[in-house]
Amino acid sequence: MNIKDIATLAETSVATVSRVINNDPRVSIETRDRVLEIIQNTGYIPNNTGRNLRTQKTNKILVLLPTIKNPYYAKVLEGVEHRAAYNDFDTIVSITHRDPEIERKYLKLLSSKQVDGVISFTSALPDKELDELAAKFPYVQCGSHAYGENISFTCIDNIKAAHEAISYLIRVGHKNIAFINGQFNRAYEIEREKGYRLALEENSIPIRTEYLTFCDYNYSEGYDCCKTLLSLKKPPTAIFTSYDQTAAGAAKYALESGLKLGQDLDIIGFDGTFIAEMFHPSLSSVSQPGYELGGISFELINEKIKDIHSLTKQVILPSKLILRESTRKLTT
Amino acid sequence: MNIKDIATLAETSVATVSRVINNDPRVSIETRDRVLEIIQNTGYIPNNTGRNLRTQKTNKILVLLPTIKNPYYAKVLEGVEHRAAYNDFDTIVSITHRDPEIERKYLKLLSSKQVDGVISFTSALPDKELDELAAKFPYVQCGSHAYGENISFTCIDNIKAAHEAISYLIRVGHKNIAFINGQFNRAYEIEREKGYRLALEENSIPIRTEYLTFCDYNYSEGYDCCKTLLSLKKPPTAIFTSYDQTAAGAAKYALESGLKLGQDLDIIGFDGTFIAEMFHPSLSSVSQPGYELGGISFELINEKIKDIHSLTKQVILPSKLILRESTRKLTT
DNA sequence: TTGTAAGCGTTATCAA
DNA sequence: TTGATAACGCTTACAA
Repeated sequence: MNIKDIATLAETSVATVSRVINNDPRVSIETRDRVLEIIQNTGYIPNNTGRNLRTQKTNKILVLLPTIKNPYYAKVLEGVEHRAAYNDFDTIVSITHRDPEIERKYLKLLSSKQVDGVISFTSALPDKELDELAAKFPYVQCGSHAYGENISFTCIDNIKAAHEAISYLIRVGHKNIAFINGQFNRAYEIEREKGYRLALEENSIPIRTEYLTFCDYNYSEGYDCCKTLLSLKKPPTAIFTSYDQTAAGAAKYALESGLKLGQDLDIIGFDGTFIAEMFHPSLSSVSQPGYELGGISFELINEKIKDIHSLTKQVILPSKLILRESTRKLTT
Repeated sequence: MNIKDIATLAETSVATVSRVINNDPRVSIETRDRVLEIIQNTGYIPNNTGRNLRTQKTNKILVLLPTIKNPYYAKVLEGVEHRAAYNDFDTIVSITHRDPEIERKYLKLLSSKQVDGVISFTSALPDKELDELAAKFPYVQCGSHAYGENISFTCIDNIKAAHEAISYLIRVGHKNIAFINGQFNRAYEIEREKGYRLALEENSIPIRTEYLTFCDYNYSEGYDCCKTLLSLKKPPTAIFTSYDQTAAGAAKYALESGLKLGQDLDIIGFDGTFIAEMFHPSLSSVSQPGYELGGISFELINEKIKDIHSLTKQVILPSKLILRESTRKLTT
């Protein structure tokens, strides 16, 4: 069943049927109704491949996620999808598992014209490769600073966000603050470490390299990291982590060791996901405006889809430190 | 840059270039090398839309998830992707948010020939509609029983799984066992309730309707449900839930109320995700073999893609009750 | 081993 | 307002 069949049944031409399908006003009401009825009765659905080939457009965007184990992405995806749907775009999601080869495979959907644009989170590819891609195809980054002339991106100010968290810990009396960062060496991680260092320096607290640890996005690695940290000669009294799940792992180890969070040990996670809220005791966390980041990502990609030479933009949104039971209160 | 350009540059025909691209042996080594060099130099990538239109195939499967907030799906997706990649298929994921309209929109990717098949989890559409779809297009279900002549599916035996969990709770001495089920009225939920009832009946424990509660996949609803249950005149001494996240919410409320899990109250969740393991104290859970379910889903869809009239199959895999700190031990 | 040409299902141009 | 037809980029009979 194709457009030709419909044309035959409606006793008209394929051109007219196409016009009806695409709401072209240059069709008489009678013809339109006749065609629509046939379409209704036959359950005909236009073949998008044919359409895409002809129009050189797909109205689909691809969202590349490193993993779907982090619920933070759920928020962002929702933002992307809503804005995309409003603009008549379908959202397709692929998981790279942080494997550069898988990532390249999915990025071929761009170059082989099966999606109009890509929104990517923490790529595993070199900045240069991405920038070259972005020069030719609509490609934007979400949640992390991108380096390249052609890559529009939106994220929070990660330096400031980490700085705020560490400053809070210092203000409530901590001097021995450890940082469990991500281990992927992406921009957002580097910036969070900068914020960490900055806050300590501002308060003349020497930086102890044994307090700077790294681990995968994974509760059990957070658990292990915390174990290592707490068995140091001078164990930290507060831990800041780059993910809520890592914070939960660290918290679990601390609790098992008989420590009381918000008393013996303070913990602050990152992302502001349900994990931090759900944990018992609830965990403080630096919250990212995921939904908004997603929506803006779509706007950025849409601009590049309309015109690949449009201005490359950076949109920075505010983060928010949410204090819960895992950190002691500020006494005024 | 298209196949014609390459043919011109390589001083040969498009047919030959096409043969080179598709590894057709009927090309001389010299021609092949010449063409490959041009392709390399120009960075040419075949346009998949043209290819798909011609071959009437896409080598893409769509995985429809109700949400990505449940980490159980991460395991399943991994299984699907690995098997798919091995068979040269790309995996595309879309989130329905349990909205039938969104689901129908994505299912149009099937009828409009943009994907070769769909693997769906807990659809929000009527069984009949799905079965009719599955008669025409490759459509399989994962993780839940499907009703329909044409829908192959793979899942665990949900009756048995729930029965096993409840039987354990009875064996360690419980008589007042509540069940926080999902609220979507899907097959797996109905079956788990059957398993729950069966275990109680076998032990001549009367079923109290106030112990049968329902909530969304959401920790805070689990929290609220637990609150309601524990404020009953005769509060349950054990709670079984249909999701780990709901179990965590229930556990959180219990802990906040000063109850000790595995002592004052036992909790068993479902799915066997990291959430259950990560929680403090760790939560017992009925684990599903997610990775395997994913792999089998792909095999099932692949069979239907090869031949839509191939036999409709059911593949049932075993589940496993994993006991952790949230349940008391069996004293022998 | 190579090339010509038809055709996949659309949309868009042009003429009527 | 309508219709005939070229074109999108590719694969594949069929012919050479």
